[in-house]
Amino acid sequence: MPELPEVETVARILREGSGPQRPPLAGRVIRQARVLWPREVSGIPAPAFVRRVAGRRVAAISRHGKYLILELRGAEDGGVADSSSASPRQPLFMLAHLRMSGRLDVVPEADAFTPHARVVWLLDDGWALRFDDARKFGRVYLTERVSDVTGKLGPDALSVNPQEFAARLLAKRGALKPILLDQHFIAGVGNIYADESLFLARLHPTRLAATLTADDALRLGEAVRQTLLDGIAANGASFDWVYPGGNYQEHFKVYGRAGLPCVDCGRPVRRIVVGQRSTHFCAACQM
DNA sequence: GGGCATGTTAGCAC
DNA sequence: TGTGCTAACATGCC
Repeated sequence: MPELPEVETVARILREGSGPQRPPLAGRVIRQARVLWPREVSGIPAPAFVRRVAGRRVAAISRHGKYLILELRGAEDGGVADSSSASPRQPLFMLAHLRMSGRLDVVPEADAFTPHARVVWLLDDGWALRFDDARKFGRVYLTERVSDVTGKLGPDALSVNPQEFAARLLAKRGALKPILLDQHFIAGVGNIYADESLFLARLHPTRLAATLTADDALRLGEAVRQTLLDGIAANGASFDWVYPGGNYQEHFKVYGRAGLPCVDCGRPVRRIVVGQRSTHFCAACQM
């Protein structure tokens, strides 16, 4: 389910909770972690991962691009002491990337071990944090420096302002669609929001960045920002069996609408493949 | 059974 | 160095 608006929605739910069936994760203490699919834990052996998160409290939840960032602190305030680390007060950061089918939910401990549960963190008061991931592409990281994981990414697609976006874009040479999907350019845009942003900006997905005017580039920067904000306002999009959540899919103008009339001109939306990704656009409206 | 899928990355060619 | 293509990762739905 993972593009920036969906990940932002997950971060908000983990911070604030979502009704009595989903209390907040923020502030809770991890009693114990269980790694059910070790390949999902990256950069650290699973036993060390389990040892190092035990007794830590989730102090803050943030996001960069499509990465969720959980700040873990020693739980001196009533939690179990962290006996494995030389300096238990030093914050640790646990990052998660949902890739294609990952989900991260606080659930009752009794419901934690679903068939596709890959990592489960047992919390206080009978709750658990569950990383469920049918396709096993998702990843969980543990590090003392967030930049070890996110250092090569571009600026977060919502933090970058349209002027900065335009300047970066005008320095590129390739086609617009692959540039938007390149997480080293800006972090957070995926296939759906790339197509929707290009439609909003009236720019063709295979248009070369080098042919854009400064005004074109600025318009695309504003379109990306607006599309992501619209997605967040709808709590993200729901993706069939993978992610029931928001309702942004009801607002798609081109994505998944091949053959249907363009909402602006009525001509059929076209689907092509660009950089191995399915790409939807209106040939009359986007140039 | 074939085709498709929201993502990322290594390897390779130019 | 930048760009772009292919394959791979692994599974489930239509």
